[in-house]
Amino acid sequence: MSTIFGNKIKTLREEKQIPQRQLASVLEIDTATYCKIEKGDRRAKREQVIVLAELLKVDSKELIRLWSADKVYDIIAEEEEATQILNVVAESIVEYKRKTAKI
Amino acid sequence: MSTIFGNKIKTLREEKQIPQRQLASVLEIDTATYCKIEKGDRRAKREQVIVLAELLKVDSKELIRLWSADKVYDIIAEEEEATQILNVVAESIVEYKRKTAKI
DNA sequence: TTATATTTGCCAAATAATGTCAAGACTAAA
DNA sequence: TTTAGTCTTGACATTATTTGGCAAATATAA
Repeated sequence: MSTIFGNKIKTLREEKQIPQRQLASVLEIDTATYCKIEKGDRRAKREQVIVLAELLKVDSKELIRLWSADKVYDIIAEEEEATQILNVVAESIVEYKRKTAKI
Repeated sequence: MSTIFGNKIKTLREEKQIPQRQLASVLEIDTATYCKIEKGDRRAKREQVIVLAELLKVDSKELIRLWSADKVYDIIAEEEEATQILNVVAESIVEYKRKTAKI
């Protein structure tokens, strides 16, 4: 699994010298589970990302962005034309915005 | 669920005037299931996409691209910063390529 | 060593996805 | 309006995937 998010929170945690145990406790999960989240073996839940942003004192939007990026990355990494896929999606978003703007 | 892929195969199928029943039969699924795939209520399996490309006589890469795009779209559509998420992913891909190129 | 922190493997529980059946809706022809 | 064919929907069972915890293993420090 992708580790864009995991690496980020690991770096932030180490900078602040907080043990995994402490974050895990606030999230009410096992340290093993927390460890897996950092390693990319488990996906954090969305609410957990928000809590982590508070604990690590970073913009939750940024963490959500990285957390989402991991999910997307895992889908397209296996595909040959990863970049083109992103283009298709980007176009669809533009298209969607164009349509809803008319309402 | 997103319908980038579903709309595409529906259009192709209608152009060729093939009933759902027929495609469903080749894919060995219920017509109800096939219908849902077109409607975006169910996701086709990867192998099914390949078979569909043959039946509808289009480049399988194109269909896989749209099929993947649906999956990505569903993940980021719920998020505020959808476009920025795509940027993060795109950068990660570039980064990955840069690293592996050195091997 | 001893204590603390992190990591891994394995299993059970929870969650999500897929497919089918049965019934309903729509369309076009008779 | 009936009939036949196609398409669609909802509810449900089945299957697959994801998640979390425990226990044990491995690091890291003191």
